[in-house]
Amino acid sequence: MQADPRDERRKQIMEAALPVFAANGFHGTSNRAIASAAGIAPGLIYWYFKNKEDLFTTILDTYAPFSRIAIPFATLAEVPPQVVLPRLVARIAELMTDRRTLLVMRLLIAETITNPDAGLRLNSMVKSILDPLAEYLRGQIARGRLRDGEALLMAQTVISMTVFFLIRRVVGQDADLLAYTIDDFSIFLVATFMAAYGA
Amino acid sequence: MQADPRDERRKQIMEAALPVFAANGFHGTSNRAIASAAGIAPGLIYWYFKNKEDLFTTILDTYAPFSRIAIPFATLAEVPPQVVLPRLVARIAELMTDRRTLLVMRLLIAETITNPDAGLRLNSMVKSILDPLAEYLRGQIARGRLRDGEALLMAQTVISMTVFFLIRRVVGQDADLLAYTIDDFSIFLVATFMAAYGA
Amino acid sequence: MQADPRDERRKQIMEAALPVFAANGFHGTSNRAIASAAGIAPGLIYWYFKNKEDLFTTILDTYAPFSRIAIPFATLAEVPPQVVLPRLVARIAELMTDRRTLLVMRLLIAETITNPDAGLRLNSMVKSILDPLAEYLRGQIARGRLRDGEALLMAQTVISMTVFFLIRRVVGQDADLLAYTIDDFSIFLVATFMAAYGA
Amino acid sequence: MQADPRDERRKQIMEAALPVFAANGFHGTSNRAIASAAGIAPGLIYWYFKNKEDLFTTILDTYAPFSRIAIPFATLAEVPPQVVLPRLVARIAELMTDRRTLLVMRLLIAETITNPDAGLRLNSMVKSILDPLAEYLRGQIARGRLRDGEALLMAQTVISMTVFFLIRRVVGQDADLLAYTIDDFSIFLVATFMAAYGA
DNA sequence: CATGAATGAGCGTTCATTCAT
DNA sequence: AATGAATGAACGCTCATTCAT
Repeated sequence: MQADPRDERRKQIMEAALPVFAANGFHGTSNRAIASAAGIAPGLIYWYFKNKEDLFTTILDTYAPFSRIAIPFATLAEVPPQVVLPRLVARIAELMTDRRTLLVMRLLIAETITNPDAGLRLNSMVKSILDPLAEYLRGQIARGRLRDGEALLMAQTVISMTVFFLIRRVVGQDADLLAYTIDDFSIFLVATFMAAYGA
Repeated sequence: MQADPRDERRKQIMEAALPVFAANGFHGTSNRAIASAAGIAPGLIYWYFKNKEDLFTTILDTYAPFSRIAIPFATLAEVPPQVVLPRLVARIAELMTDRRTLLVMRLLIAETITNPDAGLRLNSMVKSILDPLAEYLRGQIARGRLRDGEALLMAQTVISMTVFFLIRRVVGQDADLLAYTIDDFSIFLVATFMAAYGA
Repeated sequence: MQADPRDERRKQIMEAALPVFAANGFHGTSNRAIASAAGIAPGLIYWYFKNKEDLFTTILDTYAPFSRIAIPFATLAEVPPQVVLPRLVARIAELMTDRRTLLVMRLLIAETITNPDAGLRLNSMVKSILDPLAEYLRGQIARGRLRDGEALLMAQTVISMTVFFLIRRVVGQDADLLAYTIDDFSIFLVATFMAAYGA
Repeated sequence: MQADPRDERRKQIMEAALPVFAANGFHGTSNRAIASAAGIAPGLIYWYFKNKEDLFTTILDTYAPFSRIAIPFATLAEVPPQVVLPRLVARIAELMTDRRTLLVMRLLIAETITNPDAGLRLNSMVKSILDPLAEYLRGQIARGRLRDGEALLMAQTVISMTVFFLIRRVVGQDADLLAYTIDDFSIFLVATFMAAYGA
């Protein structure tokens, strides 16, 4: 039950570094800034991480919501989209209000410009929702609940609408969108989806 | 009618600096690299710009594709969505394959992380397409071509699907999406849209 | 008769540190490297030595091959140079192929540059062979085996030739000199010496 | 006639750096120390040299007395050793009283321990005297002025005696050797050499 | 005694910025 | 206007040294 003190320190540094990286990017963040945010001496970072990049990628690996996004689509094969989609929206909304997830996503998006690795991570993050969802939709088509069509593009419709809405409403606090709750949006999404792709 | 030589030089520096900034980010770009790209001595930058940051924000202010995205929706009130939407997709695709626009957008997105100002700029860019489109859709509803509904969310459906597709296909060169052409997507979008919101 | 455990540890550290210092120099050797070579924690060095420099100079003081080079010339007064000189060459060669002696000599020579003290040490080391040898040669002159002359310069002839040969052959592994064995050289030295200075 | 100002600065830095390197070795010398010795800002070193190592090797290349040691043995084929050897001694003595030559040699000797490159330089320096001298001696053997024998070892006899004497007398200021002038030594060397190897 | 985490000064190097020319 | 040498602060990182345990 006792936490490994070495892991404690690593975590402390990573949690202090994440917002600094997110605010200034990788190159814009100095080790001294990280150390000061973590309340430690700069040299100590190197006791726990090989170098600045190791700290950075470890943060991404640890906090990037890759697998955590996944909905257990496999167990939902019999559940209709009218139930699954709101659950997916709720799950993504939940993740996008998590401070750390949001910071990592910001970071990934910003770093994509300079760092091909970040781009790959971002894309694989997107795929990790998109592909299982498309697979689920193919199952629904087979079950006759949806019209035959391009499941990948259907999945993209769902994800793009959801992410776009959440970014503008939750993250951007856009005035026009604050008129809609996440439930409002969920209902709108299901209506759009079923009208467009329902059997 | 004679171009101010001072402005000529400023433009020369900005155009040379833009791709360098876009490739390496603000922190990753040195004045020496900019000067070398512009074919001038590093010191000269300071004759035309207060400092590196001034050069950077001036570039964003100058090249951000605010209004250029706009479609003349006012003159299209009688044209049905089946015609207008593909035109919109084509216009956005055109912008997103324009080298300079893409570079500035990359920078804007990356800067959004660091600089709240850039976030506002980006949102106002999105609004400058979204609002006229929503207005057009309200007109179509009034004309009985679309079912009654939340025009702003309908507009978001269009824009989010389009931008998401283009980012993943054109910018990200995602392997799965290279199977679809922009025309394929246009057809899919219109079908989705009309089935979902058509009268 | 029991070895002081404190001295045991000191010796352990010094013996581990010597080859590391010899391979990388004082500045090129980190305490971490020494500790790791000695199989102890870095902090422990400071329990046995004031600091890195103290450890270094203690090593030099302890292992410098001052007196060990000495040949018992006093007992050889009746033995002719033809016998004594090869024995001297062999002794010096033996020392210069002893790993630890060589390491210390390397360090001493290198330190001579930085530290005037080391220069004195080195000179006194040279004198400790040169002076007894000159004294022996004076005896040989008195015995009529050698022509009258400057015994000190004669002694220097012997030592300089020997050391120069051994450094270039044994230490430097110079290709040209690998053609000659130490015995070859010994014969050459005696021939040169006796032809030059023999009665 | 006008000196290139760029070369002036390079020379200034190199001349300031040489004694600092010679006193502390490569690793023991900081760029700040060099800059301060040269009276410039640390960053400026990098305007004139790629990095610290480039500065270091450029100094060695520039000041190492490789070719400058060479005596024109080719033109001296007819001149007997009795004349040539004193000239050689004088030349080496001259070099070894040159401040810069001495510093470079110190540096090379000290660096040899850590830096194989320095060892190679040192050896090639030695060879650049030894080999032409051996060649000259072979010529003298052919001319019947010297007995047949190992020319390389004869040459080593000359060089080792000379260098050993000069280091102890001129560099080390050894008390015993101050009794002898360089001319004294020259006479002793010629006598030794001709008695040992003369025809 | 012994450990190894922690410190902070200092390293080689880069780079935004200034300034004499 | 324009150059490019020069500055010096700051960077990522290493390491001698200290110290709580």
